[in-house]
Amino acid sequence: MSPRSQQQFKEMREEKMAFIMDVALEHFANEGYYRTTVNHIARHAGMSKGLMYNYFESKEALLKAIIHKSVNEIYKYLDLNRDGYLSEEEFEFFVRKISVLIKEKRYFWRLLMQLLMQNDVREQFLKVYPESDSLMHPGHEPGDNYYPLQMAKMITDYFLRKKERTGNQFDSKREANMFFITIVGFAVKSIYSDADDNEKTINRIIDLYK
Amino acid sequence: MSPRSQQQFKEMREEKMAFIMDVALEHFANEGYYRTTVNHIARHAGMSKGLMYNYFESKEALLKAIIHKSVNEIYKYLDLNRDGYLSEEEFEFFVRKISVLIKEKRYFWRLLMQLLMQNDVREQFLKVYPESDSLMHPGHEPGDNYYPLQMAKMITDYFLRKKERTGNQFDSKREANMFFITIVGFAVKSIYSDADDNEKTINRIIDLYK
Amino acid sequence: MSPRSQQQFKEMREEKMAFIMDVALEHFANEGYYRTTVNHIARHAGMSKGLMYNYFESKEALLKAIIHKSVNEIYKYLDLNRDGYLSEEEFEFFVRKISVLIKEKRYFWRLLMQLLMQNDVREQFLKVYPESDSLMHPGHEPGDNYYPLQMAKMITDYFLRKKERTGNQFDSKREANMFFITIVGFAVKSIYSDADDNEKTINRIIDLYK
Amino acid sequence: MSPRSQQQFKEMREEKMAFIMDVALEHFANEGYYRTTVNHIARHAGMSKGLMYNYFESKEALLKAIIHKSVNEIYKYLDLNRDGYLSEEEFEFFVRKISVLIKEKRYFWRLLMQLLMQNDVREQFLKVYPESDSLMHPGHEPGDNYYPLQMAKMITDYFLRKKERTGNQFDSKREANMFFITIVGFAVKSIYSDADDNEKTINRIIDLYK
DNA sequence: GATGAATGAGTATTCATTCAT
DNA sequence: CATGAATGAATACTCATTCAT
Repeated sequence: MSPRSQQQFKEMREEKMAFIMDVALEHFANEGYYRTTVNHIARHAGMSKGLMYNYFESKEALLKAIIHKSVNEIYKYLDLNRDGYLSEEEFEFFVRKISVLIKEKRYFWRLLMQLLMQNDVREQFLKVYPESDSLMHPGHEPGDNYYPLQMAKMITDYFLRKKERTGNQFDSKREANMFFITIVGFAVKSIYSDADDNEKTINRIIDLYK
Repeated sequence: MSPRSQQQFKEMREEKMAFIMDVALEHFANEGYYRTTVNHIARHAGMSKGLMYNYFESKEALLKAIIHKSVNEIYKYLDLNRDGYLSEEEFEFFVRKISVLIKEKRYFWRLLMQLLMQNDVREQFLKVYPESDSLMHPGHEPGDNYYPLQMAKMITDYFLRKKERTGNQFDSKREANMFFITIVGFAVKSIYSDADDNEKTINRIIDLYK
Repeated sequence: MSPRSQQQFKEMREEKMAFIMDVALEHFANEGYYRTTVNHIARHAGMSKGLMYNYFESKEALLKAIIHKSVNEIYKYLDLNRDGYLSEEEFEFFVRKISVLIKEKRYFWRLLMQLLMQNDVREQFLKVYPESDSLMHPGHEPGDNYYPLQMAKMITDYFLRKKERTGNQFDSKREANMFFITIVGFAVKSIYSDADDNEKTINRIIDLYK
Repeated sequence: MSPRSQQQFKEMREEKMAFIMDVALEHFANEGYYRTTVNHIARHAGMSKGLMYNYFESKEALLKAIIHKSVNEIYKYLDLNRDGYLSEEEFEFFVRKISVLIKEKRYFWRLLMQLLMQNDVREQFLKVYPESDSLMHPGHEPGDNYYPLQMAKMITDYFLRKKERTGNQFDSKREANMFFITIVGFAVKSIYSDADDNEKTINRIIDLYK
């Protein structure tokens, strides 16, 4: 009634939504989106189906909310909205951050992998988050600043500058690409196992690409 | 007397099964196993649902047949049943083979990725193909010959020998691991796009790890 | 071509049909008509489905042929087409015959029981073999000769005459009824188990009702 | 808060389940289990297919629930958990009870007969209700008390005692058997028709075997 | 807000029957 | 005569979503 309780209601609602999303994500990741039933999520979230539909208007809306939230968290975490310039130190810092991110968002990455392997889902996803794709297709030329401060560009630029540092025989595009696939491979492996040698691997990646 | 010989029937049957498996794999990979309906597969294979069940006793049996066949083809293609020893030349050859394999079995890899991300499916898979996992968990010590001539071991051994060639500061386990994740990342990327720079990437991988 | 071979063909055909019917009856009885597939029967009869349809135009036709044949055999075996009069000796003989009949046609009785329990099947059956029902509904008055020489009547008459022999307090209708249900109960039991004491039971039945 | 209490939900659920079971039993008995479709049951119960699966997880589960419930009701009705001793008066009472039971559970007996004629179903049934079989295979020796207070034993014992009353020429095993098959025959007949002479028949049975 | 009963469109699967060879 | 490939209608079962309470 009072503005205070309105606010409180809103917060409670958001907390509950976040909780549902966490529960759902775990099941989507472990059992797959299509095999996970709404009933199952509701039961594990300790509520009825009906109530779940009070928070999310459909199973798909729930999925989208999860993706949206996770992508946002990732973007925020990576703190891309800066000058788009990576110094060598920042590069190392950036890679270590990614490593932490992969570990902490493991369920989300699992889910995302499953979904992105599917052509139509992937197309849908790229419409909403076009920049994400460029993670795997670097190679924008300098001057191409459609998503100017985005990750892909930052990385590409980093390797362009590295070329200048290192001299001619260095192929910056290829190195950016190599770096990306190494990160992807590292991610896939980490998604499963908390291997204690992940630290060593990250050090080596930095060693190779910094 | 019989209008068609047993042999003829058998051959026709096998051809048709292979055809169905191809059609199904494409749809499983593109739309996901759970979203692909048996109806859909049948229609695209130009036959009735009923007939499909003449060839495969269930949707799951079809999936398993596809996986089985693909894994076998991969194993055969990689020709692992040799001495388990990789010379430097063989290593390069091996990497190039893998690259071709990824390109040609693209649909299968897509499907496999989706499935293996799901915990229970993955456990099921590992029961049937235990050695496959070791691809991503190298690090067997010399003398550990549980899957003596398998890929993981071959690779690990290769890097052990490389250590001898290169001297102390070389961490063979870590390098085997790095090599693996690079290959995995390369695979994930290739699964999508026939980028013309895959060749360059492979050359660089050989350059780095041979 | 020649009349002789025509004849031979016909005989072979009939033998084959009888064989199929035997195989089918066994499965119908053991697994139920609806659960037994045409495929199953064909396979167990050592032939293809297609060929079975050469002999019987449908699964139902096969069932009907089996019932028809079995009923005929039973009627023939019981040799009802006589004077409709049962002496005491003939009564005993008749009961012993029934006992043998139950044992030898066990599968058929099993099948029949299953089917007759179903209302619509039963009605269908009664249209085709109206007299069979009277087995369980004796009580036709003398003079009622709708199925004059049939079993039910023979039995009823037997107990009517027995009343005359025995005196007033004997209720012939009730005794005919008692005799019938005893036979039915005996049948149900025999259908399952070849108990060695069946002989004893039959003796006792004769003892009680002769 | 909840518009309906847990208790209310539970009661409604149980009522509805009982109702579905009644409807289903009628159809299973009249048309046979395999020919009765879930759709058909649902329509006659005035609900959607989907809802039926809310109550029973499968058609087979529904069948099992029906059997379970009916068997329990029968056992309860027959009140076997007493001293296992039948006086002459109790014997008469017992037989009359059975007669009522048969009339009231007609549908169930019809269904059971159909099912038990099928070998595999019967085996399954005997695993769950082993004692039921002994109804038709009396003849346990005194001292054999595997199902000590069960019906079969009670009956057998009754006839053993009757032998003592009556003298040597009386074969107690055979008489128990005769009694059983008479009851079975009576049951089979009653299952169909409410003949008004059932009362007379029961009187005669008591007369003969008490 | 909260529940779970209820729906119905959809999905895998079965099987009698037909038919080209 | 003989085969089994092929069909399609039917059937059990699932599940996202709605709704009365």
